[in-house]
Amino acid sequence: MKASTATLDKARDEFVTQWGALGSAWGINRTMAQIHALLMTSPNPLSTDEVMEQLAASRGNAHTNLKELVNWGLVRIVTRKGERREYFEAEKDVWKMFVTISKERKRREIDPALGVLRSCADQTKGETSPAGKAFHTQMQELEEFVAFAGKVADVVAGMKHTSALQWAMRLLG
Amino acid sequence: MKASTATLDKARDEFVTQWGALGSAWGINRTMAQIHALLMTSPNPLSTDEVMEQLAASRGNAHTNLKELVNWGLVRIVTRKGERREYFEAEKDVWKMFVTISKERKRREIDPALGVLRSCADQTKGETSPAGKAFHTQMQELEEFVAFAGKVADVVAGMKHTSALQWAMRLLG
DNA sequence: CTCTTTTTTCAGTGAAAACTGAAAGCAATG
DNA sequence: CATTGCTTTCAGTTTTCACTGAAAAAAGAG
Repeated sequence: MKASTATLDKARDEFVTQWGALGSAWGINRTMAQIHALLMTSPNPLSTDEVMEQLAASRGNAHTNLKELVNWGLVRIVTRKGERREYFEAEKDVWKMFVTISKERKRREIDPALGVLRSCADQTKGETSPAGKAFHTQMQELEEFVAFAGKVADVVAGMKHTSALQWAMRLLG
Repeated sequence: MKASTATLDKARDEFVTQWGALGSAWGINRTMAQIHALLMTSPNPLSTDEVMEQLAASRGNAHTNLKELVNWGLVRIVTRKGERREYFEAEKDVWKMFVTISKERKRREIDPALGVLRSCADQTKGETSPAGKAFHTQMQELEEFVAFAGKVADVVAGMKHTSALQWAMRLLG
């Protein structure tokens, strides 16, 4: 691997580190966010060992988080012919990334929340006391809103890059 | 406090517990999410001691998270005249909640991310190697997207409940 | 100023999550 | 079927974060 300029290395390092920190603020573990940042800015796919080396992480840690990123659909495995080793490559198109994350968060967060709210609304359908009615209404309103958020996620997920941008321009222009 | 129906208590309990669990999946600590759920479904403002009792939490824990919710703008302090003690009351309007959360997450997550991306893009403005250019472009694209997300948050924050719903209907109808 | 009630802070503890490193598993190769 | 090269798993450890409880600070009340 040829030596890159010091500035580039420094910037990339900053990106990886800070992205990791930001990831923690979301509910994402630091290593996973760092690996993602690393792959997003890598000119070529990286092997587990290269990731381990660049982040000074253990094999187990690198492996688990790489596979988790693959599960999320943000990273894919590529193999070079005649080579046994797996390499990992991140989706670099920002809009595609966004769509993938939206889908996944919907599945993991919105759908379960809807379940809870439906169940709570359901259980209190028959309440007659003011408190009971208020609770029921509150659950319904939350359910309605969360369902709406889910629909937005679906619509977004169906958008192609170009149309999405046009839509955005109309919204904000 | 008068005895409520068992069904209502059960439903409310489920809501508080599950909301706490869901909160963890977001980057929100369990107690904070639970207190929020508790206050959202409470007919009247609650004191620190009442929160402590209902969630079996320590004073420090209850206190810290109540104040954190106040910081977020999701909960306000109310005082009864002639009483020294503070009571806490959650915003119950779902749309207002959403607007508050959007604003706050923008400030805490989008703005810092923008900072990182700008810095990284800036540092690599002058890169001439293919790798350097690719990195710079990647940072720019991310920055553009995150800035867009911020604008969306601003627009949403400015919407009134009614117009927001109309907008939503047009989007999904 | 002293007593009482409530809020706030914080050092110490505990639980949960992330991480390590080594062993086990698997697939290709001769 | 033994060997090599890589992947996967997991028991044990470290790190991080939430939480406790008690002490200190603040805010009335007399």
